Amino acid sequence: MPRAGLDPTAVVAAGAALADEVGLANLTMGLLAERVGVRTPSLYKHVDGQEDLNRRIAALALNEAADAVGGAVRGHAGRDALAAAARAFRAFVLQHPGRYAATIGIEPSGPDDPLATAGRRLLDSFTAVLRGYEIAETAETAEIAESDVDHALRTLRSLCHGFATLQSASAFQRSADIDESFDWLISFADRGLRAR
Amino acid sequence: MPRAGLDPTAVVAAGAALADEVGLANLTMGLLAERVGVRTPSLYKHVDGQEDLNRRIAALALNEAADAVGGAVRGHAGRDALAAAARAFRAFVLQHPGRYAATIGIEPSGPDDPLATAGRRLLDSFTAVLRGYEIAETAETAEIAESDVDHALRTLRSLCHGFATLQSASAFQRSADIDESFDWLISFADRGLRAR
DNA sequence: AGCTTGTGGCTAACACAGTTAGCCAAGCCC
DNA sequence: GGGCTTGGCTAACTGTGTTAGCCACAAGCT
Repeated sequence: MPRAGLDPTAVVAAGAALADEVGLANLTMGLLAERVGVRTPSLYKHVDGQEDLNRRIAALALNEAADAVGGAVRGHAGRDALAAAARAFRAFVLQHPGRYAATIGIEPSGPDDPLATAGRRLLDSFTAVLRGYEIAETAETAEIAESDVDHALRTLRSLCHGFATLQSASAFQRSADIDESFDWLISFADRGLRAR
Repeated sequence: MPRAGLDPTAVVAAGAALADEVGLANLTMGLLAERVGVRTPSLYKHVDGQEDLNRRIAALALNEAADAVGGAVRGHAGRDALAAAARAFRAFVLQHPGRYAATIGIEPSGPDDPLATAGRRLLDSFTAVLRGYEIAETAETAEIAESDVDHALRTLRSLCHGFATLQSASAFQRSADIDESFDWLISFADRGLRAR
């Protein structure tokens, strides 16, 4: 038996890719083993089990999403930044529905959990958007708006997460064009953040 | 063996209650059987299997949510209606996380699927909210705003679904008070729907 | 080179959830 | 009361996750 040259990173990457292809619910240890060219029990040499695999896929997804959103926002401000962030986020979820689904419903075990770190990175990317709306703290307005930032972040996140999740689950039955709806959503959010 | 007097409705109701208690992921046929006082295979006399059970729980949840939201909106308009609908929806999801989770990621098989009917009822409850914002069609403005209603509905739904789902998954790590965040969200949505 | 050792594969086996088959009694209808 | 439908049961099978324990490969030391 020649060695397959696996390591945790490779297994998690393959798992994430497979989840995107077949859906997270259909990601089975056996299927993943077959994909990486190994028998099922061998996976346990690299990963602690399905739950651990799931958490690692989720951390990968959050980091990738943070990269995508952060990169899209860079160099933009105000409504442009908002639109870029929202579009990048939605694109990521639609392109990687499986790994994004892995992020739903799991809690970081503590502040040092890679999951928590990745989540903070993604939130930071969205915080950058809020700077253009004079909600996020700048040097002089720090103490005034502090909790407003949290509220706005949660709202923005709910909006993006909800839309992307629902679309990825094909939950929009009506006839109207989905891209148009998303443009409408961006304008809606822009109005909501601006008029205060 | 005395008969347990079960029927599909009772099984589904027990399943929904159990899902709320232990989480949808931990709702097992064996656990449900134990709960209703019967051996596992007997459940199959009332329900077609786990997928069927899931769909029925989802239909129940959507109908209950539609009742809750519809009832809350009645007699209100504008921002009041929006706040009432959003609060009723969130309260429902938080009180019934398991059955609401059953609604995620499943598609109605056709327009006559009880699931589709229930989904339409819930959307109708939200459509009533939009009437107060002059987006939803009234007699005279029918053709103008038609697709705007769809966009607004999807946006509103994404917002509510996202927030409730994230909170129910304890995904909000930051310190700020969650009820305050939800109030902020309602004001945000009100601004977004009003300023056009 | 040969020996040692850790690691990453493997097979075998088990636990447990979902499901099906097939039996049998409870209760309804005449 | 006798038959039929129905809803329970046991037994058995499948598929998935997981653990135990073995063994070969490859790297490193002497």
